[in-house]
Amino acid sequence: MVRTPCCDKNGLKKGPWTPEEDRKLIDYVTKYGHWNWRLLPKFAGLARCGKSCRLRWLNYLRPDVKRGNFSHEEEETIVRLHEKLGNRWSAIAAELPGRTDNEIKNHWHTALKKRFERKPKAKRRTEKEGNVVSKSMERVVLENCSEYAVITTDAAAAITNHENSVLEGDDYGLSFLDTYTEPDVCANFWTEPYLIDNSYVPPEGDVVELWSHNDLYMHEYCEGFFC
DNA sequence: AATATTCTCAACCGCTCACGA
DNA sequence: TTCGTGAGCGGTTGAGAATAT
Repeated sequence: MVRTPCCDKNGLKKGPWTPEEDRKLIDYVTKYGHWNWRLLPKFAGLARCGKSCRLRWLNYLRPDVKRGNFSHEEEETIVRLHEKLGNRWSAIAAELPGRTDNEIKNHWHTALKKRFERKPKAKRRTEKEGNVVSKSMERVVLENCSEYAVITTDAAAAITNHENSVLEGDDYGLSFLDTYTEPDVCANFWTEPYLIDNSYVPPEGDVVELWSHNDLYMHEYCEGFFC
């Protein structure tokens, strides 16, 4: 199958759109719709390929597109769906009204990936090992990190279930999300994201309060999902 | 203040899919 | 069934902004 070039390489503009070009595209699509993206630029008086026009309209010019920072709820949704669907950005975008696949993809690569992509294989120090912090809290030691994070026992249990589920290949390990509810302790997670349990008094010489990148990630991974 | 490095995000590229002739 | 075409998707790029040194 021979592919026709998406645009005539001679004379078609590339690069950033000017306000004038935006205006022409908006005017045309508003009046006549996008009945054929390939032919549209010709009728709209634009020296652009149809593909470029389509992208510009869908990602920036259409009236229902939402701009600005992602809310925490949106970020949670993206992470959850990415776990489930992988890099199917358009499918993820379908769950976030007003957000485009391109925007979500960019946000993932620039912000969320760093926080959520490395799945923690948490090794827990259990009560048996004499390292329980308090009745309701449990310390978690990340495999690749010498410092500790403090999370709730329930959250730790949820992660265990998650890991087991992943190993068993069921439901991408996300089934626990449906049933798990975190106590109020994390209600203010997004506003006070790195709050540490002050009730915990570390043993002398212990290393606890160093919230490394991994710790922060762990904290967000554990609690960000469940709030 | 100047320069280097890193980050962000708009836009492009190339591929696949769906559909019609 | 095969081929041509348009639309859509995901990966990648690169310019400008922000931050670090």
